Amino acid sequence: MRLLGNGQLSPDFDAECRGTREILNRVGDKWSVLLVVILGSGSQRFNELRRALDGISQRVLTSTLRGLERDGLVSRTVRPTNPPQVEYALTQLGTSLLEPVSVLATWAQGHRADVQRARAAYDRAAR
Amino acid sequence: MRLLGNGQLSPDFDAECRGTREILNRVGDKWSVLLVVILGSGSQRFNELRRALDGISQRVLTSTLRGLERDGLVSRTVRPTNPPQVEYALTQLGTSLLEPVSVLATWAQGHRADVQRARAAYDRAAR
DNA sequence: CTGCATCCGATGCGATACTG
DNA sequence: CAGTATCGCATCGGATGCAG
Repeated sequence: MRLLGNGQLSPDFDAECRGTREILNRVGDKWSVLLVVILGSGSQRFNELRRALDGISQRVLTSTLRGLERDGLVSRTVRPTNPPQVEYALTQLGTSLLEPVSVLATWAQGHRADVQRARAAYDRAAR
Repeated sequence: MRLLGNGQLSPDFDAECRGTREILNRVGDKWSVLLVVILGSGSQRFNELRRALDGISQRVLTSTLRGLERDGLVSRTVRPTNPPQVEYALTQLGTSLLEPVSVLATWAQGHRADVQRARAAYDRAAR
């Protein structure tokens, strides 16, 4: 995280950011992180995930899984049975994401009260 | 991060998540994290930030700052000069966010190549 | 300089219906 | 069971114009 002394961004910091952005987009979307966490406890099939997430639409679960798969975070293996069974699991890369995410989650849980208080104060003052 | 053995979410894990979600939303939006990082190197005024971010519209910069301020991550101090000067700075809470974020950023930079390779492979196979 | 108001296109997510 | 197709709505972010 290099910044120039004057607070401007250095040229290649900007380039790094574009890559980092993509990760933050994943982290920021509604279900990806939760999905990674759940898969962290073991591989699961499509409808197991659907039930575990409780509230996700099946269309979004599909596209979220596709996104994670495309990024190499989740693997998808089809077993040619009837009816078909599809197992989703974290890849090694996906597993390695578990730690940074949990650092952030820990921060969030540890400061949730602070944030809520700040919001309440802000909203009170705002009127 | 508690999961039941069967891979279901425990009841209050779900509750924690809603709080965590709000943080992840911040992290996920296009400019908040970058803004926090930049302010990490010292307080700055509105148009300094505008230039440092280079590409952000002023409408979005305003609303992003408001969001961060509301969450207690950033402080806003107006100096009654003419023309007005407004200084933005990280609060203590905002500063404490710097570390979890940099853990994630480090991961992102360290695995950017992996992700890009995975995407390329996926897209090649997809057709 | 530091905003707010307005418009507008792009994207995200949910609901529903249908399929191999 | 594990999807695809279609829709509609809400939110986000950019552009522009105006104001204290």
